Amino acid sequence: MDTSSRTDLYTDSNTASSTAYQALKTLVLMGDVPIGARLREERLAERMNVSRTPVREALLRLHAEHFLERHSEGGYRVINPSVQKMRELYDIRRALELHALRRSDPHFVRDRDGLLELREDWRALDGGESAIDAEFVLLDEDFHRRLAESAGNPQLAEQLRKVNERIRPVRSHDFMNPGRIAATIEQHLAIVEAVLARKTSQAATMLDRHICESQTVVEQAVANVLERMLSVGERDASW
Amino acid sequence: MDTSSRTDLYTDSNTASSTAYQALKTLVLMGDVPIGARLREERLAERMNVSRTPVREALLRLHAEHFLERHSEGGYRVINPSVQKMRELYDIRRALELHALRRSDPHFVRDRDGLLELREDWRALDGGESAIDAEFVLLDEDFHRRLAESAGNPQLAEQLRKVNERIRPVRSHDFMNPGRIAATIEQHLAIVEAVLARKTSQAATMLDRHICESQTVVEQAVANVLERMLSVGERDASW
DNA sequence: GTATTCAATGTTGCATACACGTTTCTTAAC
DNA sequence: GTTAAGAAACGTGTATGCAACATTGAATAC
Repeated sequence: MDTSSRTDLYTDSNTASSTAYQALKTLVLMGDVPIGARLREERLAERMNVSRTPVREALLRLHAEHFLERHSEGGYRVINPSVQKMRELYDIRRALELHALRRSDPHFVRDRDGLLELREDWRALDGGESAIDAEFVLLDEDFHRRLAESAGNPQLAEQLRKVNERIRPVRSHDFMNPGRIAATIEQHLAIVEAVLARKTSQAATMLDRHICESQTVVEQAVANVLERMLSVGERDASW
Repeated sequence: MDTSSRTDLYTDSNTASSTAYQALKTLVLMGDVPIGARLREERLAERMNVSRTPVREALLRLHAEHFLERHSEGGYRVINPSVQKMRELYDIRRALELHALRRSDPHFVRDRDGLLELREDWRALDGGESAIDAEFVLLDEDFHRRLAESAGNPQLAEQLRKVNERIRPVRSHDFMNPGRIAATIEQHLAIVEAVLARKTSQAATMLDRHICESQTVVEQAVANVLERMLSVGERDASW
């Protein structure tokens, strides 16, 4: 086993544990590990050239973040993102985003500079021929994250980030159709403009519709895909 | 070291790991471990008669749940529940609870039976001389959890449960004044009644006010207490 | 007395060993 | 051929050992 890389630890934040976490998370989020597959600590450890200990810690973290669920007899398996669950997460997303946008408190200042920057970034994207699919999902997440962050509630923004991360695997289906990307950019710009113009309730309405649209598109696309993914019989695959 | 209790493991869900988790969580939530105190794995392990491994897993879980934060040089310390952070969590709570209550979808059925049960349980409490302080916090949490669960979004209810758990340590201050308990019971009943009578927007208004009231009371009480807790100089205490 | 070096101690992160339960495969009986 | 029993391989949960830092305190130089 390779022990040469054990030069700087303890103070180091990119420990074997967090490396394993990142790697595993990527594998799961990218869909490389089939849904329902059982994860075996030893094999993962070999694959990543670490011992079982950091792998266990990574598994624990991913479980806490709802990317894995406990296998009935110990161990973990990749969580099954049912349509129903995704619907519920979209619902949470709406709750958090709309609440962040509204923020009716009188003595609260929105991060105007951040919003102006956000607007510029998305104006630069106009047309949207540059980005596609999976890449655009991240851009989209970024928009919603920054919009929420401008509301000055870091904890809420953080919660939202986590929810979006859980939705991410199915969100790629939202932008399969090129028309959706263009529409998204347009809607995003309209929303920022409205917020900047202090037309909050109008912005909220647009944002609500925007999220609902996305949800509808995703749900229809996902229903079929999920069935296929599950029917492949890879549930019993082991990693 | 006691190894006699290692009779049934693997299938067993109450492993040493989860035992350590529960114990540590209780210690932290009860305020037995001072805010900012550094947690030392070895000592905790001795205290709980297990090895460092389950303790590490417990620490990891509590960190994921925001009860602990990473010490600058490795290790963990009890998180500092600043007034600002509590305010943000209360804000998230409002967002989730109000969203759950509103649920304007046309084809959505609320769990009426659950609500009727909830109403009965709280009618039985009328007067409220029975419960006090810390005990009542749990009852209160239970009410809000069940109210949210009746909205038929388990994921949202779960998120809310976690947020409430993070607020819990400071919420005990809400019910120091006996009058607050009576008022809470009254408001809870009014809210359930309104929901059952399908006066949703009225219920939402009441719930919003209810949460805001609680927040105000808690904030004022907590501001002082937190200062005291922090000034004791127990930050450097080690567990 | 103050500063500096260096040893001693403490603490974490990781690897590994082991115990116990589970699953699977083999073998024998019918 | 099917079934039952036993053995072997497997996988997880836990304990423990060790290396790499960090920290503290003592000894020495000035």
